[in-house]
Amino acid sequence: MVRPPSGDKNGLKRGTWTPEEDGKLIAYVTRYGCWNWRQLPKFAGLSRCGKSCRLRWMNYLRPNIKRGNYSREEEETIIKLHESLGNRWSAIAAQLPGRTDNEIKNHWHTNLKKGLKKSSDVPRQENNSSNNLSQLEKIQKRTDPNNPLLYPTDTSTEIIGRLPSSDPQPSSSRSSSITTNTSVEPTISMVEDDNPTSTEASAETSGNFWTQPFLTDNSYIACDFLAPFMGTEDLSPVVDEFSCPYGLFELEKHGANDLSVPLEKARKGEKEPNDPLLICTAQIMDSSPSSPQPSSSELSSMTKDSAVASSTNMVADDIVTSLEASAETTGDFWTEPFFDGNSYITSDFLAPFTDSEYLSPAFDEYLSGYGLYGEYEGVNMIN
DNA sequence: AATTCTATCAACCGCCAAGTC
DNA sequence: CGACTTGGCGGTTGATAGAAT
Repeated sequence: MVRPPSGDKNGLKRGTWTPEEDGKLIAYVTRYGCWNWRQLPKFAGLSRCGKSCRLRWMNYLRPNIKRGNYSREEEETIIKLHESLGNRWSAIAAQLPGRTDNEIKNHWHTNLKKGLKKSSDVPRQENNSSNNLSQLEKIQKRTDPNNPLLYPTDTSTEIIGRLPSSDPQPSSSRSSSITTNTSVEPTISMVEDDNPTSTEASAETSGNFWTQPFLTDNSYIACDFLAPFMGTEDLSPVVDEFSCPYGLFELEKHGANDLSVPLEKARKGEKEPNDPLLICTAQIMDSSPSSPQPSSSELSSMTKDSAVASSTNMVADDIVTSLEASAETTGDFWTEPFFDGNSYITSDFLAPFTDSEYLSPAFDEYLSGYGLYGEYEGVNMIN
């Protein structure tokens, strides 16, 4: 089912992604964003081509991806859209939040197409809803989310790689107490979609990695998830920013601060060896070329304009206001110092960047031009 | 128990469009 | 305007788990 690592091509690794590689990619993209897929593997410390990184992120690692367990509504939508759109999988995927074109394509070829073919092969057979329903039920039975073989309950293992889990599951008592106490409330109320679908709701209760609230005793998930922010940044606005897309807010209130302890233990080798992902993550963070920055020569070749230009390429046009354009023309935008009391400068200073891009190398370079390094917290506060 | 067949899906490949130089 | 780069898309492959023989 999974391709093993195959031969190198031009010195680039191919085949199945390892947990270490996933960790590096997650750590880098969540911190710096995907500012250039081709360059990204170099800075992320990956021996992969940019295309492979992009694919891995888009189809597997990025937040809010639903896996398996297609609802009846989703399958009906796919069938309906395929009738009108044909094999335009990305267009179909656009109508199904959380589903990737690749996964929909696979699901179509492996499940839905056969079902449709069968029903068209037997035209006399009543093509009514109950018939379709049984087909769908058959499919859903095959993709039973409770089937541990198909969908391990520890979905973090799947997201991060496919390490044989040593069972660092959240205890059921803990889970139930968490899900029934108030700590869940802000998470649910603050996620982008205020009306999560039944599938999402079920994913939450079934322990979906991306929607599950932090559990203090779930060091396996949490430490890895927080790996890019270990240390003092745990409680910074950056972590909030990082956690927002995952539906996770106000981490400090849910014990996120406790998480540095087990990771620190793993770093020191104090953690039991039966927690492979935790140790692996510690290694990734320690060996930290996982997030290397451009070299000084590379930085010097990257002018402020080009850095910002590359960033603005990623920004929606409507964000660039006439005010900014005017500021750019006059030059004030680039030369004014960056200080707390100057709200015009601060908002416009930050305007070329979206929230996620505050963590990009381009933004680091942008700040460094003003002698500002690692001022994310300050930037966020001022902004 | 061993072998063969089938289903699954992550990953790769080649092509294309848009943007940049 | 053409060459080049980059991101995105759809078709296809191939290893493996599980089912069937």
